[in-house]
Amino acid sequence: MMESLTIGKVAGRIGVGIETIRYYEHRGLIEPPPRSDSGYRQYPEATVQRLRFIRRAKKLGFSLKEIKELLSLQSNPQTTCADIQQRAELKLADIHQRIADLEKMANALDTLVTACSADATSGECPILQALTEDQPDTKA
Amino acid sequence: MMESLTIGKVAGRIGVGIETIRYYEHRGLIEPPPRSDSGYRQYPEATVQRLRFIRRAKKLGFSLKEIKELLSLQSNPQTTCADIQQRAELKLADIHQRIADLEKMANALDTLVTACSADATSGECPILQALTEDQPDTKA
DNA sequence: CTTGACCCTGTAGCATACTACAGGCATTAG
DNA sequence: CTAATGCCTGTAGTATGCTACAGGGTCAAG
Repeated sequence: MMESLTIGKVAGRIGVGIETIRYYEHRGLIEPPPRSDSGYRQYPEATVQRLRFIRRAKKLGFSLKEIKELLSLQSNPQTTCADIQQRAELKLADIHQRIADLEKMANALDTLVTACSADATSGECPILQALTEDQPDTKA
Repeated sequence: MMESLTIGKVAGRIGVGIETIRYYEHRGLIEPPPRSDSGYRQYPEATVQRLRFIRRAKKLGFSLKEIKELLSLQSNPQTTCADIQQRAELKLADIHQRIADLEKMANALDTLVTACSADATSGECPILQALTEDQPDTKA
């Protein structure tokens, strides 16, 4: 009969590959589920919830390692909302930093692209010159 | 005597580890330099220039693979400035996309952080609730 | 009962950019 | 001369998040 949730059904429901689920188990993000007589994983609904949690947290930019921490905070009754908020704020700061770094790159690159006039040969290209010349970097 | 540039001197001048330089050679970003009788790499100044090029391009967000392409474009007299400009524009678009993705994350996370009041227990935390609940994702 | 789809374990590979050994000469400072 | 760096090769490890086998057992449909 096998009415319970096999790994394939769970994977289909969440929208990930079965290897991903096994990988999460291996990484300790989800509990090893009970097994059928033949050794098939039989997932409870709770695991589906947990997997959704993981996927959403990933979309918010958390790494698997961070998500694991989040999950252990979640299951700890001692945890306050402030604890969670703190993690989220750290991650937010991290994302803002990454944005700032990328914007620095974008600005520098944009300047070079703009300086570039189409008909010059590579020897005269301002982009290549900027990359080659001895001028000090703008201390990025 | 060994007045020429050993790998260590080059590394020190550029500010990278010697392993990085050997790695770049392995990846084909720099030419294998001539060797001393004892097998030491002896770098010409041109390699130092090239390494600077590589480092600057990296700061602009180019991958080593892309930098390799840039370098081969550079040494090809057929290359026009427009060719280079095109690469730069593609990279710029790529960076803008990454920024947009991160900003999406930041906005979502910011909403959650703001919703979070400090005194609640983890069971009541809006962040955890948002991650756990069955609500459809905002189709990120 | 057979066939195909599904599941199992364990290992290896992908992409990125290094970094760290191990084991062994070469060079140089004192 | 000796000891401490420095350099050599080649392989393997780090971090991230999967993905892809290989080789084999299990389950459900016809």
